[in-house]
Amino acid sequence: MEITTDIYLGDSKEQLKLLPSNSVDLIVTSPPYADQRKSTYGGIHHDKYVEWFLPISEQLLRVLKPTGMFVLNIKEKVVEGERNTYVIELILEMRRQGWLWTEEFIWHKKNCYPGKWPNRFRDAWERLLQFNKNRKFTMHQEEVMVPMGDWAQSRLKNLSETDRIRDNAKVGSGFGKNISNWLERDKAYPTNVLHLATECNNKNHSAAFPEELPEWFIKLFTTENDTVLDPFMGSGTTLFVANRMKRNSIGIDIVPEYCEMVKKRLKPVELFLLEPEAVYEII
Amino acid sequence: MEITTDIYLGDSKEQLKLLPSNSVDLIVTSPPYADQRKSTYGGIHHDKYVEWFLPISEQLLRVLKPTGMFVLNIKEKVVEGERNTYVIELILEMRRQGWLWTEEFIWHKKNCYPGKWPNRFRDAWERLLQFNKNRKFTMHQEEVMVPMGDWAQSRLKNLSETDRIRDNAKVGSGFGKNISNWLERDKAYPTNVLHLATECNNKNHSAAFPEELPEWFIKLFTTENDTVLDPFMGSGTTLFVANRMKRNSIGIDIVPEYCEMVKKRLKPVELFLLEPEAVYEII
DNA sequence: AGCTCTTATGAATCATTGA
DNA sequence: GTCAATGATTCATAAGAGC
Repeated sequence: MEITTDIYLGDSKEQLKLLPSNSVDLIVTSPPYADQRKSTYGGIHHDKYVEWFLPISEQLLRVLKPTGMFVLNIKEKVVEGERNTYVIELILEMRRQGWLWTEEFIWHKKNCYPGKWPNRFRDAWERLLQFNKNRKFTMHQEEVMVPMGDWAQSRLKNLSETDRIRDNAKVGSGFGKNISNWLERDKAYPTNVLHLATECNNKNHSAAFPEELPEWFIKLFTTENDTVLDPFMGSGTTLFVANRMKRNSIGIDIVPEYCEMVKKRLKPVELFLLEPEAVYEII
Repeated sequence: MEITTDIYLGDSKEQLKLLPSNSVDLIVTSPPYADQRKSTYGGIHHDKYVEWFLPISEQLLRVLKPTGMFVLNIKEKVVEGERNTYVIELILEMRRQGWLWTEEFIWHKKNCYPGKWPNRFRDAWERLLQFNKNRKFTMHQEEVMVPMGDWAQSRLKNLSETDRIRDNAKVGSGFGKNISNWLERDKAYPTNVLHLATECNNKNHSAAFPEELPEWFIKLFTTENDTVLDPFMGSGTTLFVANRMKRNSIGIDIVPEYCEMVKKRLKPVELFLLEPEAVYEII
């Protein structure tokens, strides 16, 4: 089956109206933060942020499949010495709109922005808000399992008598079966804290969105031939990752230069299929 | 100067009224979470949580000095497949009460509770909400600096010729000076993500509040002879740490057994002064 | 003392059973 | 029905035991 990549130039609020209802499996995006990236996006004042975002999230709710999900990467900025409340207000408003606030993942940034202030430490985390349309959705947890650490190796080597007995009693089957159960236990399920580096090498786009981030959620929440949407495409990280992972993708951006650049970079698609997969780290 | 430790038995909302206004430098507490600890605290329903907490935070605002701060350890539970919104509603309500929401630290729990569910990962973080009365407050950042880890060492070992030349050019001095500059760089300022284990060894109290948590904030926000308050004392971790660090402290708890236990354990105070300090980890 | 190995145990979440 | 109680699931730590 052919994998498609569609790029729309324009305002997300308007361009989203062109998409059919219930057609997208996963939305992953990092919208322009309040008062940030003024040169490219015009900058949304923090007092107007919720008001600005709600018409867009309304469209996102419409285009998303009932089993789909929406991952929103966002972090409130400091205004007059306080963390501003527009993000938590947005959560409350989106719930009124019909979204379910299923989970809040933490992106713990390995190499956060440097700096020093008299009454504030460096900000090393961002929110990854997971919203759903429906309580029922599918997670491919085994796709994002992480190495277990030292524990498993020593455990494996010294499989105790107690462990064998417990396992035997549970599955009620032969000994060999149990051993293989334990042997497969070299990986553990991750937690809701992601520990990833920020991307430093992307000079063309001001937002640092590492490939691992969309990759993790695409693995977790979609299968091949599903459709991934990023309504604030930027440099197109989400689209490239989706393409490499054989997911259809849709990107929207208001900046013509970004749309052109992504289109150009998408041409030699075949190359991406040969790239090694990213490695996740547990800490 | 004598260090005092006062323990009040009773409901925080009422007991706090006995304290004078503007008398506390730091409040650090971990209130009972919604629907938890029913056997000891009765359990507060998630729908009533904000309503229950606001009269207490009103008193806390009164007793806190203008330059003081309030660190609230809390995490919302899952209700019907969604993260419940009582915590973020509480933030909004406390701001209406007059609090400034200065920062949200993340406590990244090393050993989070195990378990597996079809559409949720293990919860490995909690909020540490910092509230202030005033924009002006003092942070003793150098008190909580952390060892730099491998980064500094490897940098040191592989100091390239370019680095040496550049360094020489910059400071305009001899080679030895530059090396010593690097050697002094063994500590770094922390970020707003704390990576601590949960306490497992406290048999008498169900809440896992590691000593490192209050210690970190006491170091950061107070000096000797300041006053620290924990309106939900529990097993008294905050008080013991404060005492060891020569801060006055006040604890309130509604459970008589906890008050008795803490009083008993506070008797041999001198012993605490000899204990080694906790070591923080940067990751 | 050091090292390895063993065991208990959580501020969790979900589905199911019982009142 | 609605609400409360129980069992199953699972992993990073620390304390304890053994050498």
